[in-house]
Amino acid sequence: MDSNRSRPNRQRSALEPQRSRGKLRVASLMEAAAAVIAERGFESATMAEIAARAGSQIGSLYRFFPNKEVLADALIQRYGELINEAFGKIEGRATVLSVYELADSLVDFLVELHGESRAIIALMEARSEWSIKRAAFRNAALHRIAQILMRCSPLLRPETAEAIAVIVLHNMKTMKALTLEQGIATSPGATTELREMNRLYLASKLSEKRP
Amino acid sequence: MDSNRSRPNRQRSALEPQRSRGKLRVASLMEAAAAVIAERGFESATMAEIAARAGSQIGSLYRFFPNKEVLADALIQRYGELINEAFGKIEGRATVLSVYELADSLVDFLVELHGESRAIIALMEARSEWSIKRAAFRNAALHRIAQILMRCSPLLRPETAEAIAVIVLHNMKTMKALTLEQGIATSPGATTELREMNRLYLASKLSEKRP
Amino acid sequence: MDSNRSRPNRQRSALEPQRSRGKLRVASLMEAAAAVIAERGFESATMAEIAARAGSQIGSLYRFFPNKEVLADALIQRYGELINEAFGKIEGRATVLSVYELADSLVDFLVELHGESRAIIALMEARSEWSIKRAAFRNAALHRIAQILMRCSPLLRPETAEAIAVIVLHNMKTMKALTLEQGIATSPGATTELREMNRLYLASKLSEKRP
Amino acid sequence: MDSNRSRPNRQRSALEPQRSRGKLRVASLMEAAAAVIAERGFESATMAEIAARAGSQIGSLYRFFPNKEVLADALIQRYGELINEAFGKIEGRATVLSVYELADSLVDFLVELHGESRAIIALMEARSEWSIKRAAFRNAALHRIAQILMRCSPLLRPETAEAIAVIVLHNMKTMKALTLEQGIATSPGATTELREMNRLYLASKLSEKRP
DNA sequence: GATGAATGAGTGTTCATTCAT
DNA sequence: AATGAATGAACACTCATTCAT
Repeated sequence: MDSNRSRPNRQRSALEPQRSRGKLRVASLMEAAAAVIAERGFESATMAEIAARAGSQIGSLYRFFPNKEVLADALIQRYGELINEAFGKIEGRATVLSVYELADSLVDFLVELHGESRAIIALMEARSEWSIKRAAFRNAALHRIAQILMRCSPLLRPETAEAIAVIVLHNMKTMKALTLEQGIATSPGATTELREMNRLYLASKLSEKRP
Repeated sequence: MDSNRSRPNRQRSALEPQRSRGKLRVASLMEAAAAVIAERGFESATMAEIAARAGSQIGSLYRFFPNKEVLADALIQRYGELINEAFGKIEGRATVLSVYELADSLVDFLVELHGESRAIIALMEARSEWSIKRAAFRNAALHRIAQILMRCSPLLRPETAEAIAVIVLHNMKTMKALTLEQGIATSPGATTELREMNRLYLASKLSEKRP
Repeated sequence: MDSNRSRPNRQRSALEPQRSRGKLRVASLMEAAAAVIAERGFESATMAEIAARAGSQIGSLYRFFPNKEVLADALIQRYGELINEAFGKIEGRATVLSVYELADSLVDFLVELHGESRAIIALMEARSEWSIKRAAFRNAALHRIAQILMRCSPLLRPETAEAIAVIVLHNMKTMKALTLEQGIATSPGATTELREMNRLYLASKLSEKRP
Repeated sequence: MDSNRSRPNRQRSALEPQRSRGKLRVASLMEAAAAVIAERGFESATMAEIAARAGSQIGSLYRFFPNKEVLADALIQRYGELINEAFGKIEGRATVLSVYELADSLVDFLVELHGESRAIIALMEARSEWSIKRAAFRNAALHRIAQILMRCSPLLRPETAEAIAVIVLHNMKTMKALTLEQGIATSPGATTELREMNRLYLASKLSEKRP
């Protein structure tokens, strides 16, 4: 069954707190949410644990985030902003980077974004029917990647760029997953291999179209 | 009634049905489980829904699978057997296939395996601490892939083969995911791109070492 | 939804209610628990019936007592406090009472303690492996009794006092049981007989050692 | 709730098996039942475990004992016969035993009856509303004890004898309980003390009335 | 606005009992 | 007669969400 166990409040947006007290609280709430979701996954994360880890009470949590879904959306949105910035930096340097450097920047992108990235992956893995925002997030990321690719290699057709972006995004996630489970099970050379594959691939797609 | 109510039955394996009636039921139960888990993910899949979808009663489900974990393990094991067979076929032809053909056989591997594959992916995505069997499954797949690679390119060092296998397995999963969400969101060229990346990568890793 | 569903909350102590509303509820919950357990025994008592009898919802019960075991422990602990007080009174008068009076005070001890005593006996009869608190309760009672005996008869060796205490405690429980089933089956003279046996026994153990 | 979970078969008596095969099976079933009930208590003992421990199938168990209650009754009845015999022996020697010897014979009675005695105690401790047979068993034991006492001390009034019997029966159970938990928690001198109390008591009740 | 108590449907699991083969 | 599969109500426990203070 899905998570809307009972009497869900369908009001869609997180309350904007007016005072800095409230802003602090919201920040610690979101941090806690990210941590708990990263540890347990979206479904297993409980609102009670999130509140407790933030040193708040369940009532406070619900004051700012009227339900779990909204909380997830807020997390995604915040992360989206971070990601946008980070993509912006890469995009700015797209023309001065070698193809290999660009490939590496992309594949290490999620890894270098510390903080809540694990939570976001957990969120994106959760059943995607749940939130349109999740799909939007994915599409935004895809677009940014495509744009970077096209800036690097202007002759690329947009549809091709999108298709490549899908692959690159997958590689990014794989790299993140690999570094998360590092030392546990995976052979240590895997990240090197992934980086190599990604370089090879992007080189073949971008170099030829480069001016 | 008694306090054992709360200790789940830790008996570790699924009951082998003794009668044809039971065998049929077990089959339909596993099919239903695969369907429900594929739809909702492991955690959201409820035992009640699985039983209902199999046209059984909850008690019947628990007769054969003493808990949800065992049910998941059984699914994984059965799928593991299918996969083993299929890997066997590829391995047999490893020396006669071109590198590109081999690369394509591998990326398309999961896609061509119909049946419960989606459920199995959902299962593997579920927190992996949960079951040793899950890790074992992954390792087995990794080994098979590494062996195929080494058969194709005998000079490959085993550790390198394992590292490549990790990447190839990820590509296989990505391909499966791509075909599952086909038409929903992803640009249609993505599968072509993935196939291309995989070819490029394996060609670079295998060709040079080929006798 | 998540697999944690089946692992019971192992948090070991009852929540202390913070508001007067909660305190009232906890009191009525414990009262109801005592009643239901007294009627049906620990295992047959259901959390649902306890909640219902307290006019609460199952969720409220679990808010304060995270599992059945903790509820039982809380009952035992509360009763333990009552018992401690009562033992204190007897101990204070141990030196001024005649042996017969002391003997009678002890056998009638549990009988005179009304309230949840029946539930507590049911609890103590439940498999004792279940809770260390249960064993601790028993040992505490034994110690108190032994101390009373030694105060009354200072030359008694501690080990002997402990051994006598075991017997006296059994007599106390027997008396309680006898009065509970009074009129149902037992011959009415039994309580008189028990009192007599207990007097005889304690007189023989204590008198000779009296200063 | 009580144990009649669903569609109980109210037919009251255990089927008498005609062939020795059947008798053997019934015997092993009862033995298994006694063992499991002794270990877990009546409520926690499951019909499935009983069948399994007897090397039978649940269906076989239900063939001979149409429900759990009947099984318990059969156990009690069989034990009643054993007890009757044993009481008979004591009764036969009542006039030649010293009072102390008689007291010891009685208090050690249950202890010396090995086998299922623990199961029977578990059964008798189970809520007594459940079976009239259980009350009957208790009354029979009480009667036998009273008779022994009266044979030993013929001037005893029957009502007094019954009242004493109640006490003696409790002592018997206490002794059994003490030996069962021996070494676990109880001070080792307790059994000696119990024996002494019982002697003292019976000596005072019987000696004076002896011819 | 913060707190924490209340709600109750839902979840995994058990087990006495029945019944078809 | 024996086997083992089927039934389903009951149980302990969880958690998103609401609400009174």
